[in-house]
Amino acid sequence: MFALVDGNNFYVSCERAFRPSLKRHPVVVLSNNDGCAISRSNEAKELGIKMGQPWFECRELAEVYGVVALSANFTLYGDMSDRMMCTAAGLGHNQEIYSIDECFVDMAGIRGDLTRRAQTMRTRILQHTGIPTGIGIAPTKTLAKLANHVAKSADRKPGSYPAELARVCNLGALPASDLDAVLAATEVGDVWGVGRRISKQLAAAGITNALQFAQLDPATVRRRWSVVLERTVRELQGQSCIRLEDAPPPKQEIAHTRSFGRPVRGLDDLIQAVTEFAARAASKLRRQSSLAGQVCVFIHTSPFRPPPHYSRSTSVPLRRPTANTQDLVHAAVLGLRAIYRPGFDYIKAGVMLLDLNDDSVEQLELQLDAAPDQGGELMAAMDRINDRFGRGTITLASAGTRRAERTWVLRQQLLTPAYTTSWDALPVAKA
DNA sequence: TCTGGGGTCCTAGGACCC
DNA sequence: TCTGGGGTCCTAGGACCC
Repeated sequence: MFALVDGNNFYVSCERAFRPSLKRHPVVVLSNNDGCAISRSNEAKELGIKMGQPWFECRELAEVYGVVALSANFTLYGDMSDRMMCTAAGLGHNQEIYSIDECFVDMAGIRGDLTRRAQTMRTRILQHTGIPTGIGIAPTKTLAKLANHVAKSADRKPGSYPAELARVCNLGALPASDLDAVLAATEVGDVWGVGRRISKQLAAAGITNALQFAQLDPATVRRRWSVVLERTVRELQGQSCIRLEDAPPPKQEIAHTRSFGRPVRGLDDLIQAVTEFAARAASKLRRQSSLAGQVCVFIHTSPFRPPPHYSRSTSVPLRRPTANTQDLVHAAVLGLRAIYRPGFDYIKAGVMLLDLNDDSVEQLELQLDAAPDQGGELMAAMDRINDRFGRGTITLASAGTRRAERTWVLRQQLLTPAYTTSWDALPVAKA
C-alpha cells in the first residue's frame, strides 16, 4: 500500500506559515522576474487565476480583489519541505521524496487502521510546519496519486466526491463499487501520466473519465499509444508497476536556465549570464559527486514577441569529464560564442551538463597517471564559502569580448577581513 | 511593457557493423 | 545482372511530471 502526502498550495502555505495575516486572503507566489503565478491559494484559484498564468494577464483582476502577490523565496520553501518530509517519513518504513511538496511512503507491513494513521500524521505535519496536506492511500502509486486528488478536491470543492474522503482518502479501504464511482467522477486528464495531448486523443476515442480509461485493454493501449500509458492503465487496475524509489539515482543531467527580466542583446551580457549559469550548474554537479562529459548551452528570443526569432543550442564535449567550474564555464562560453548572432533580443539562456558519471572513476584515473590537481580543492573551498555565506558570495567571472583571458573576481562585501585574508592565502586568488 | 525552471522516459530514424 | 537483415548506438523530438 502506498501513501502520497502532498502539501496544499505549497509555496503559498509556506508564506502563510510565517505570515498568518495572509490566511483567508487570495495569495499567489510568482516565478522569477515575477513572470507567472506558480502557486495559488484556494481563494486565488476561485478567482480564476490559473497555474502558470502570466502575471500581467491577471494583475488587473488581482488588484480588484486585493490579491497578495509575492516573489518566490525558494530557499524558504526548501527548508519547509525538509521539515515536512522528515515528519511525513514516519507514516511507513520507506519514503520517496518525489518533489518539493510531495512524497510517497510505502505503508507495506504497517498494521492497524491506515486511514486513522494518516489522519494523525496530517495533524502532526500541520502542527510541526503549519502546512496543510492531503494524503491519498492506495495499492499503486498511480491510484495513490488519484486518492490524493480526491482528498484535496473533496475538501476544496464540496460535492465533487463523498465528503468523508476529504483530506485523507484511502482507496484501498473502499468497496469495489465505491471505487468505480470515484474513478467515474474523475476526469481522465487528472490521472497521473495523462497529459493534455493524450487526454485529447482519449476524448476523441470516447474516453473521458478514469473508469473508462481503467477498463481499456492494456495491450491495445500499448499498441495505440505507448508502454508508458499501458503502465498507467495497469496501475489504475490495481497492478503495481511503478516501484518506490527510496534511494533516488543521481541525476542524468543538471541544468540551470533563466529568463531575463528584460531582453538582452550584447554578447558581453550573455557571457556574464552563461558564466553564472554554468557555475551554478557546476556546484549542483559537485554536490552529487558527478563529473560532466558535455556542456550544452542555449539562447533564444521570446516566442511571444513578433519575429525575428532566433533559437539555437550547441553541445561542447569536454576533453575529460570534469566538475571544475573553470572548465565548465570555459566550455559554456565557447559554445555561446559559436551560436551567438548579433541583432536579436534574447530573453532566455541556459546551461545543461550532460554525460554525467560518478567522480570515483576519475579519482582512480588521477591516481594512475598522476595528473595535476584539477582544481578540486579550490572548488570545494568555493562551495564551502557559498554554503556558509550564501549563494553568490564568491563567483567566477568571464572576461568580455575584448579580452580572452578569464579573471577571478571576489565579491568581498559579504566577507569579513579575516576571511578575505585567509582567502588571499589560496593560490587561486593571485590568478 | 509583462509569459518559470527544472527534470524523466520513450520512440523513431539514421548511421554503422557484421 | 541480382543487392539482406538484424543489432546497436546516437540524436532529436515528443510527452509527461511538479
